[in-house]
Amino acid sequence: MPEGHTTHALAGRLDLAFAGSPVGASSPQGKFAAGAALLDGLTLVGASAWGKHLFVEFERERWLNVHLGLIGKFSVMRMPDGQVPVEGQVRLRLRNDNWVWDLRGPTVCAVVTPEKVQQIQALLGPDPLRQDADPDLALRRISRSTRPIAELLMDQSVLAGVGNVYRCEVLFRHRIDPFRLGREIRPTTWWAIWDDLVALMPLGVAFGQILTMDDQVADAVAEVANGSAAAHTFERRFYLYKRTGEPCHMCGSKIRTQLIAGRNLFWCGRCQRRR
DNA sequence: ACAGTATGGAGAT
DNA sequence: TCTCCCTACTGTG
Repeated sequence: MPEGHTTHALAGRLDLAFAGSPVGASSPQGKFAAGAALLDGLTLVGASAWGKHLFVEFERERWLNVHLGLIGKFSVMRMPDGQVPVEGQVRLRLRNDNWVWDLRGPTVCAVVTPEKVQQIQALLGPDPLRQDADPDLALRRISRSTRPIAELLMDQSVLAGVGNVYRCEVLFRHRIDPFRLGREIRPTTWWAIWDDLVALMPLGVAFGQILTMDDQVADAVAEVANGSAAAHTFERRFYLYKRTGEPCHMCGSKIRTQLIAGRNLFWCGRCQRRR
């Protein structure tokens, strides 16, 4: 389930599991053997995320950069002494006395220099989950663009961390026509989208799942306020995502779908007319 | 059991 | 624009 909420949650958990002490690194699959050897035994300084990119800093200015892509996944096991048999294609295994983290199927897994980290981050747009994010940067790109807003929201150089689910759902939440061009989007509309993502995505991090429907969002917010987050899973449902042909939550007309740049866009042609 | 699909994006062509 | 990554879940038989 890799949109930005996933990488941010992973960064936090990596810190808790490994930061401050040496980490064993290996590549059972062999494909990352050279990279793992560069990290093996080094102390992990800290982990962070920018959009869907995960950055893990080790000693000696060595950074691990992971991008899960569509099918990549970390399986996290709390196991003493790393006594976990390798199953399937494990690109990278990180371990210490308490934890085994197996990475499978990532799009990117590389050891990079601090300069390269800067370079990658410089190509990413603002991330609603980062304190240092500057949404003006995204607005400038959007308001100059002749590409549809649905496409811009998925462009990681415009806005980092949003994927197909948040994209579809946030456009619906604000009744925005997904085909409206960037330059037709009113600044106030962009601020509404941004503020909404800033509110929604931390819930995704806290609960480990994307929450966009108002009733669930309200419950999640209340639970966070109570300090009782994360022990709870919500029923997996959305306004639009993967609900082609079903009646729209608001107006009852059929939810539509269309392939845009290789990805399925879901929207309500009747509710979403704003710009 | 088996086929189809996907909450991305890199690299080849 | 196509293929790969090669997991995990869903729907069909």
